[in-house]
This record gives sequence, structure tokens and C-alpha cells, in this order.
Amino acid sequence: MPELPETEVILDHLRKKILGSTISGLRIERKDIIRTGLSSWPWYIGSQIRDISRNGKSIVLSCAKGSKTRYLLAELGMTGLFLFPGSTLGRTKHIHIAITLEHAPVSHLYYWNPRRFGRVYLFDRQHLDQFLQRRFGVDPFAMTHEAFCLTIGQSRGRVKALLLNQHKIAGIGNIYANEILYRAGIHPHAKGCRLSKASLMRLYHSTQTVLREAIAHGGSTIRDFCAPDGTSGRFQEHHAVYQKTATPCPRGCATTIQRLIRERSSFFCPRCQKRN
DNA sequence: CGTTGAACCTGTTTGC
DNA sequence: TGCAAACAGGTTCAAC
Repeated sequence: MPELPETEVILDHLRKKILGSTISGLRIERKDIIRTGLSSWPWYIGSQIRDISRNGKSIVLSCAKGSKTRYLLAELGMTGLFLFPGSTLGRTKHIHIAITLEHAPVSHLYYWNPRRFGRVYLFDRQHLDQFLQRRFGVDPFAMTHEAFCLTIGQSRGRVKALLLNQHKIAGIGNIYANEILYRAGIHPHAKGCRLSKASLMRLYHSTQTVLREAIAHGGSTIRDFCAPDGTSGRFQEHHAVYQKTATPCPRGCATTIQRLIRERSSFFCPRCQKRN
């Protein structure tokens, strides 16, 4: 569920409520959620959450105790959420991890994930770095237009697949890939290396603006997503194409939005979105 | 290297 | 009403 904007919204809440707090308890309801470092979980008790960051769609808590720092990296997958007490109503069934906090305005942090496509990793510095390096490309907000145009313009694959490829650009998922391509006027099946310089620049700018607008609107709530305090996103009200099959193209071109099935669903305007 | 399909899971919606 | 199929924000892996 959470793509980059939703992850950024979650980070904002976590930073305001749990940064600097101390972990006084850790209950792991489903051990198979922890993919690496399960045996190190007792270490985290008594550690202080010193930093909260994001790599692509994954969230990293830096936990310090004495002179040592270890890391908890959480992937949310399609349906994962971090929740504070008070927003767990109707979501008690799939809480897989419960963290008890001290010196924080919230008493607990819950990891909820009904489909269990998400995972949690407990890493030391070295293993975290290894993981981040092999897993994630550059963050879209850290990319210059030169780097972005080079990455897309040198690839032979379909541009939508390139936007979704976390090894190249980290953080874009199916909702935002569709919205970004619509706004840039580029067909999802256009080949990266066949895009004009002007198209590449439009793609760069729409990537920046769509993601930033989505964050400003609290992310997109299609079904499950909410911030840790239970707040829903509002950016879905501004979607132009995602799940808008057969509705008129918002640009007023008198065509309707189409859906291409196969791999992941693509939603686009066949008239406004070009292949080069 | 790029593409496709399946797999991993549960829950909800859709269609017969 | 009932049941099966399709579909969902993600990632990985194997096969071609």
C-alpha cells in the first residue's frame, strides 16, 4: 500500500511521536515477519530511537544503547501500517509486532499487516548498509534532472516498468507511476530510450510534483492506508487516472481513461499519452 | 538485459 | 443467496 508519499506521511507522524523515546518492551506475535536478526530482538529493549528515516518505501528506526546502534528496517508491502493506540479499532487481528515505549506521547507502536507481504529486518550497521546498497536505487527527491534523464533515457524497457524498478529509482509504486505518466503525457509502454529530451524533462518534473503534492495531501487512501493516528489520505481525490477506467480524461480531450491488464494494471489516456 | 508469470498472503468485490 | 473468480498499494525468482 504505501508508496513513497504514504511512507513520508508515516515518517512525519513517527518523528513527532516516537523520536527520542525508549523501547521498554517488544512483543513479536509472528516470528516469520522478522526476516533477519530475530535472535537479536532482546537487545532492542532499553534502546533509544535516535533517528527515523526512509529508503524508497521502507522505514528505518535507528536504535541506540550505550555506544552501539542497531537498526529496525520495516517494509510495509501492500497492506502494512504503523499504528498508534487509538487507531487500532477493527485492526487488532493482524498486529504482528507491538513495541512498548517510554518517554513518548504514545504508549505503543504497532506493526499491522494482514497480507504479510511486508517484512521486518533487524540489522547492525554493516548488514543495513549491505541491504540498502543491493536493494535501492536513488531517491527521486535526491535526483538531479541530469541523473533522472540519464537513468530513464538509457534504458530500453517500458517507461512504466522503469519507474517501478526500485533498483533504479526507489519509492514509486503503481498508483504514482500511473499518475506521473499521465501528467507528463507519456504512454506507459513508451520505451525509455526513445523518449525525447522534452519528454524526459516533463517526466522528471511530474515525478517531483506528483510525489510532493501527494505528501502534502497526506497520501492516497484507496482502501486501508492511514497515518499512524488513523488519519486517511486525501490525494485519491486528485487522481486523474488511477482506477478511473471509462471516466473522461480530465484534460477534456473527449477520450476516456483506459486500463491495460497484464502485469500491474496501467491506467492512461490513449489520446494524451504519447510513445515518444 | 527485458519481459512474463507465478509465488508469497488475506480480504473484499464482482459476476454468474 | 451462494460460491468461485478476480483483484488489491509490493517484491522476488525462474524461465525464456
